[in-house]
Amino acid sequence: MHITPDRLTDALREQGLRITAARRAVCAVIAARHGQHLTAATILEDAVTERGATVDQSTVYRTLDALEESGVLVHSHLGHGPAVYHLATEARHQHVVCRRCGATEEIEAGDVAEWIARLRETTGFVVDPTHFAVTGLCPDCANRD
Amino acid sequence: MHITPDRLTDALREQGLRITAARRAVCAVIAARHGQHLTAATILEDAVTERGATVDQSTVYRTLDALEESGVLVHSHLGHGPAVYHLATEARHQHVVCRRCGATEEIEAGDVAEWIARLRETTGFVVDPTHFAVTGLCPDCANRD
DNA sequence: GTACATGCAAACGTTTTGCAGCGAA
DNA sequence: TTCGCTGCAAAACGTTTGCATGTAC
Repeated sequence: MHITPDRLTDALREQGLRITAARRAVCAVIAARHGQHLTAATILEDAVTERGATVDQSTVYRTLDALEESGVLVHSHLGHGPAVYHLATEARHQHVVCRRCGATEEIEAGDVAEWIARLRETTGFVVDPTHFAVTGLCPDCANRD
Repeated sequence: MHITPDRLTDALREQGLRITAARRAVCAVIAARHGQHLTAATILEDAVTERGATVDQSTVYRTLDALEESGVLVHSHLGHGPAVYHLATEARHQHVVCRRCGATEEIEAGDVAEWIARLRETTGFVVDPTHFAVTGLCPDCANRD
């Protein structure tokens, strides 16, 4: 389940993009933190403080866009805060967020597959349920009512 | 399926809140446009241009918050734009939005009920699937691939 | 050498907040 | 009379954009 920074920079190269110090730093952070919920701000901070890179937030966003375009990266929205980025290989999960305490659970996208299939039949919509989280109450908060 | 402005102002009164010209205007707009997807900006504009009220955006937001607190109003997020507000009585639908062309479909929340029930069993999460839209491709855009 | 990518700064769109004065109860 | 509500202005937030400079190829 590991990924190397090179895998990411290669994805950019395959798009005909240039490999710069800033892009290398962003890719390195993403590879190092694979499996985590990364925000653009986190990636920027890591690149600057942990890798001593000189990167601007605009460059981070542009690089993240490029990686998404390559198909190796994906982002989703957990709520009202910033978007979170994951490797596409880890994107098979659906986020459920507690609206009261903010707890986040990851559930297998497979659980939703049936609903998606039915939706496709009845409406023709082909749905990606992982892009936006689903809100609700976590077990603790639900029992507190 | 009609609602009167008074029903809304009453909800505010029951919370011990004062009924002001601004709040009356906001409630009137919401009642008049029931069934539609209202953004804070639309409500503000309607209140000002169609009802000649002097209302500020901050007051609109504060009033919408109060109405949500009363339980008569609800908002959801269709995508990256502004939140949309509906009467709580109309909140039983799930939004599906096309990520390519922006088309929005409303589907019955009942279709998702099975998934919600299973989610509750397996994780304990009690989910409100209507707060965030689900993104995907509409039939037209899906066929264009 | 020539695109393309960068840092910087400023703008964006939506929502929130601080504050002095007004007005519903 | 009191305290809640208001308009105004400014800030907050995450994100995007315009532009002159820099650099990978």
